[in-house]
Amino acid sequence: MRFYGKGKTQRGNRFTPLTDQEKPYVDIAVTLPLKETYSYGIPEHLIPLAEIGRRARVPFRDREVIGYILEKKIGNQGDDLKDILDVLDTEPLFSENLVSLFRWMSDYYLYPLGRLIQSALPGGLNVRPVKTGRLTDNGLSILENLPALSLPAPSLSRRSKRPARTDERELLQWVKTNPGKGLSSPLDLAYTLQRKGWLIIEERGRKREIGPLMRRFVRPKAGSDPAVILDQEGESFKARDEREFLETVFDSDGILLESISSRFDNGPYLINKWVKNGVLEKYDAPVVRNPAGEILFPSPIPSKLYAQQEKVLVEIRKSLKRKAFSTFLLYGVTGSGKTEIYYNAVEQTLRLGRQAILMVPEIALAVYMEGMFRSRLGDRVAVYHSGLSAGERYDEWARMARGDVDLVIGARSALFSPFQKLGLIIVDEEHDVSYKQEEGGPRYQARDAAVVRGKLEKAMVILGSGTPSVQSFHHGATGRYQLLSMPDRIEKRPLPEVEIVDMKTVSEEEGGNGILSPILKEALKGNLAKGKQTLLFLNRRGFNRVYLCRSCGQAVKCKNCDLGLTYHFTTNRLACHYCGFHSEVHKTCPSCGHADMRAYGFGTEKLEQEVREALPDARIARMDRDSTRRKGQTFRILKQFSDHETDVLVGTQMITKGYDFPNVTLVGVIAADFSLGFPDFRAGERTFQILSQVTGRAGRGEDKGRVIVQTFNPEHYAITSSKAHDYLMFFQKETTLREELGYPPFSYLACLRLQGNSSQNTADMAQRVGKGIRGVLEQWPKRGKDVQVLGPAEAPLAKLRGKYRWQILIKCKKTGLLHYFLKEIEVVTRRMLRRSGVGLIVDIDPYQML
DNA sequence: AGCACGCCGACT
DNA sequence: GTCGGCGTGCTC
Repeated sequence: MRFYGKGKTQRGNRFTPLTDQEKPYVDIAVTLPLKETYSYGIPEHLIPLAEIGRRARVPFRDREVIGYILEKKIGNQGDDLKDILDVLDTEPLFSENLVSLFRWMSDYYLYPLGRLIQSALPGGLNVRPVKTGRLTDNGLSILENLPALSLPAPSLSRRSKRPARTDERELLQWVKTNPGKGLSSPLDLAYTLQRKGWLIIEERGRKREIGPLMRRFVRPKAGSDPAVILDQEGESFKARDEREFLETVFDSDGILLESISSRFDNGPYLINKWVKNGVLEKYDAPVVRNPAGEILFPSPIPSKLYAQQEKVLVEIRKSLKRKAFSTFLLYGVTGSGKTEIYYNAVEQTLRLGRQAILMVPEIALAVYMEGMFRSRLGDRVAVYHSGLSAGERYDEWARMARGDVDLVIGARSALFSPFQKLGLIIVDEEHDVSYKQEEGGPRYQARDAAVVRGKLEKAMVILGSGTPSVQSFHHGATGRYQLLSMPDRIEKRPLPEVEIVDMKTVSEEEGGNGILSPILKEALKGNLAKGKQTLLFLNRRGFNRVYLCRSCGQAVKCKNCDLGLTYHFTTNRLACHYCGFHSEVHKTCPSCGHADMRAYGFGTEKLEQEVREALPDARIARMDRDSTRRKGQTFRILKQFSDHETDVLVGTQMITKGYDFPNVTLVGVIAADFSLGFPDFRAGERTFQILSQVTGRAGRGEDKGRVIVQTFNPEHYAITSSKAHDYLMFFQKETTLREELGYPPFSYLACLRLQGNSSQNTADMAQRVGKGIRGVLEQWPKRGKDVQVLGPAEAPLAKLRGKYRWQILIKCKKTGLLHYFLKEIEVVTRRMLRRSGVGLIVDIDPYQML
């Protein structure tokens, strides 16, 4: 195995005499999976246009690709270079400071620079070319004469209706019968045929529509008189709400189809009926954004500042004035007034002539914050999140780039806002896992990248949370971040009392498969009788299973990782999803010896059913991903609960977010163990966060709240410390454990995921890659022992969307060393995987290793 | 990614 | 002999 150097292409190491005609040239990141940037000359007429942040069309080998101009230089190498063909934008899409961020991210997250920029910019300006084939006359005659030779039955892929790997004749036939349709990769065969002169491959730009977000509406048709219709029909409406339905539509100047449809039980039927008989009509119209509501229930924010807020603001103001980089961790329990801090910090930033980004973990929160900031700052506020259409995103981006915006509120991608004078980045709910991009594209942690951007822009960064991530609080404790605390709830409302129910002591008959304990059942009844509302939280809706001992409550754990083993149906075995360790199913508990092992599994639906049985008279609703799939359902369920049309709301994570329901006096947590048993070293952290959040939902009104937590692990520190509302206690215990086991923040992780269509092939490649990586490690002079390679192991979700998945985990105490190692093995690994049909995804600082 | 170049086995 | 398989290198 060779020791690979930096791999940088050296330029300018050759002596060339200076000429008096030094020409400008540009460095460009092309939108191909390539690490390096490339330099291009600029034809005379494009010189004024070729500026940093614009896109350019460039020749690349024998192709043409789009790239981003990252640097404009003056030099004399102009003659060696190809020239750019065109500049695509009249305004820059990003500034020089962002180039540094892009470079850092590309390097840190091992993601091709051009692709990274592409994913950071608003979609819609990415025109993806589609390859189509056209038969030549030659090809046509070949097709006629080519015998239906050599091949078995044709195997056109049924799903895509595109040729899969296929024979020449088959491909020609397909092209003939599907003129203008896109060819699927791999294109080897098509290129071979092109070389033979039978086929011509053409590229066609497929423009994605950029325009306002269009939605379907319903309105009375011109000429139909509401009074007449309503009179005529009299009381004879068949459907119960028919009159109300018609009146609603007549009263509006057109109403959103999905909203009226979901408001009435038989909405779709009524709409169709009245459209058919010509009274109503459907039409399309542009909407501002995310129409179905997502309007939450913003509680008014007091303008008066409390002492703890003043204290924090003094620090923040002082730091803002310095206009230098600094990172603050704002630790403030729910209801301590963080939003007001954000507002004041933003205001101060604007007064200093700089701009601000406010990042929030989800769209609903963005909408909430927007309302609040817009009412105070006017229209120099932009929102930026995936709820906007491509066109709206582009518009907002352009406004920011033009300098028409001072504050942007948005999700992850708002991090890339093209501000010129960025002074402040706020990351609200910084512990939220949604800041980590987990699907497709670069897998970056937006909160961490925000700190880097702050550094590059000499801006201030505020990370805010009521339950800070262990990582951030660790940085706070070690002085890397400045820690600001707001320990009190504003109105000094007491935190609710938390009772723990030890489910080990609840017999199976009483506990109904461990779903509802008698105590919780009684509490539910009592609360209903008092006319109060209840939230029941269960963090699961599906198939997962924990394998644990009913006698001592221990989940079976992996020897190497101290993490819960997961029961696998197919193999009937227990496996560790980190290191590949696996064992037979234990008949007896490894820690206490009792033969009382069971796999548990139930979700919100079963819980809902059980609550209905226990409380036959209560109005019960369920909110999880299944019940909110239809648009507007989330809003509807929350609205009904808010209006007290529902007594009990059963749900997953979704119900734990910061909604304010003053009439909720009871919160039940059904199985705190579910999040504990997750095969993830952050299981404890996540459990603590969820419990703290859901606990905060109780007793937000006049009456004191009560929280009942059911668990098989009543003594687990994540549960006891959330019962005590004691973050520090949790943090100390958690960091002690992480340090012992060598997990972040005391080490750095990277996950290499290998996935392919063939089970055997993927497994083989994973083994080979594992060997290869270990080989590299052994060659390492002395630091080899600082890096640990775990796996390859089959991924917990061993097959996902038809792909078989394996993973290799790499662990290292120093981030620099880890990256040095990763870069080295990436080269080796990609080489090994080339053309193997197995893909590689590198995930740095992984969260979900599923 | 996508393409050329170059080195090996099995066929007109 | 050559066609076409795949491992390797390269794209300003």
